[in-house]
Amino acid sequence: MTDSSNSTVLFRHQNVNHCAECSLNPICLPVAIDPEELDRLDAIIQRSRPLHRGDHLYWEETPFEAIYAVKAGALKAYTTTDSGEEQVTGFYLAGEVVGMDGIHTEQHMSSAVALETTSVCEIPFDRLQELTQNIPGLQNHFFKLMSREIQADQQLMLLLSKKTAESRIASMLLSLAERYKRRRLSDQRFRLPMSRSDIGNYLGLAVETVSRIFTRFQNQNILSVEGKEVTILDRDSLCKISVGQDEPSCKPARTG
Amino acid sequence: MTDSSNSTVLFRHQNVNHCAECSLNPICLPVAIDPEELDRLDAIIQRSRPLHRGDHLYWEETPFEAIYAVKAGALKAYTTTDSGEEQVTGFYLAGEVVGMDGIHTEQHMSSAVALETTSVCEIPFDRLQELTQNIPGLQNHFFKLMSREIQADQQLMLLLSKKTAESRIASMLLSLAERYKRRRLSDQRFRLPMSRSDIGNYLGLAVETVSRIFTRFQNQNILSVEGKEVTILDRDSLCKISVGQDEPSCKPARTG
DNA sequence: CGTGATATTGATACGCATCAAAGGTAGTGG
DNA sequence: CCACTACCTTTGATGCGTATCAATATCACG
Repeated sequence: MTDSSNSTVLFRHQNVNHCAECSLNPICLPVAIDPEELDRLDAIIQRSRPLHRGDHLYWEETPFEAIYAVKAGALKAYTTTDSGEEQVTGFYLAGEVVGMDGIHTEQHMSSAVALETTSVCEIPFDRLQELTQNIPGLQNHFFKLMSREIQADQQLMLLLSKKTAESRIASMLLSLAERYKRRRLSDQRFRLPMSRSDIGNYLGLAVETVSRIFTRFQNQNILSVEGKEVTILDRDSLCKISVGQDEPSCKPARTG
Repeated sequence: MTDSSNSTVLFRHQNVNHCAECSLNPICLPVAIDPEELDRLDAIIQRSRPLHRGDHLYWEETPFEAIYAVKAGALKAYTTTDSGEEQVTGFYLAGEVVGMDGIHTEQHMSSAVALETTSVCEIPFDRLQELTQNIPGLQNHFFKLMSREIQADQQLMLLLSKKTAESRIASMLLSLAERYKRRRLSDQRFRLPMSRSDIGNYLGLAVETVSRIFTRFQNQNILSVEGKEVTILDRDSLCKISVGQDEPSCKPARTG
């Protein structure tokens, strides 16, 4: 859990870091919402001190109380399978919202851990619900957020159920590129916040396979990889590999 | 699309098939909702004549207008991949709600087709939104529905990303059993509404593999299979196979 | 600067896809 | 009602892709 005890109050009184001034506003809140309503939303959001790499935002099977908007950094969500191994279910970058799988059981179905120094806005769910009840655009926004999560998951299922190791990794890289682009960062050169082992776990591949394919892509001049820094040199090839064919042109992954 | 032209009116005036009397009510609407509110929900629901096997409820890339509660029968959701193949993303049985992945793009991200004679309640989304705005319990219910979908998808991702063919099929059978149980039907003996090929597509396996594993399970006296009729003879073994180990006891899949 | 985690690379084994063919089932029309 | 066809299911033989095991190289952190 995040230790929000006193830092929260600090932030509130400084009058900084509010939704109205947040640079992620257009990503996290693309809603026509009038200033007074924004203030009301803003008022319920808790801001805590940043999490460090390895700190948990929440743990599996603890009571669900809030959802979280990632302000900076990156999180990894994972569950522990019955057989005891960790299974990565998703990565959440700045501008994305995490924790929505806990709503229906009122209990988190996964744990979320910081992959690097990460700060989040905590949005208490009961208070959010009161608010969405009165602000139509906001209710719709959260319906859409959840819908997008559903769609992203189904996209990934699609990826996992059919494709080869190469196309899985290609797809994941394209998805990350797209998400960085949304934040107006480079979609050609970026840093992977997660380890090779996390990637493998997430995509259902052995670490060794991930590594091999990174070098293979490098030899084919599709990527340039330096540790966690990745540069996409040949986006077209990556697209072709990700769809498993070479005829159709590649649509941007995970748009919207 | 379903041809709802006149049958809708018919149903409405007959005062039958309404939510209040629907046997799926406790599954599809487990909400404390007062009778007057229920009437208002009821009033927006369209009821159309049943779909036959192969009829589509909606098509990918058509405008999203409604979500659907399955009253009877079963649906298959699928997308067409960039390379042109069908990819099954889910099965929806009676008491389940389908179509929620279209909310955020306002366009269906998958097609839904009847696997057998199927009837659904159509719930126009714009009118539902007005309603949820005023009925707190209902908004929460739909948040929960969507959250469950997210969790179910993540459960499946988990399954697809790690496990062997045997454990995938075991997991799927347990999931189906659980869902039949929810409807107070037998969780030991049931009919698979989908073909082997659908199962394989869904689980990322070749048809032949699905078939082989069904016979393997039969030889091990774990299942009895007669075409689409399946009897689970040894649930414990199935659980052990689904988690990939033999120590831990098996928790029911997809509860809640 | 050392120590454990992380990443790469190679050799081998195995699970599942694929190809091929035969049996079974359901729906159609004469 | 039966015959016919098209699809679905099962079973067998073979090959490929990726996991696994093993060893070394590199990185991160105290």
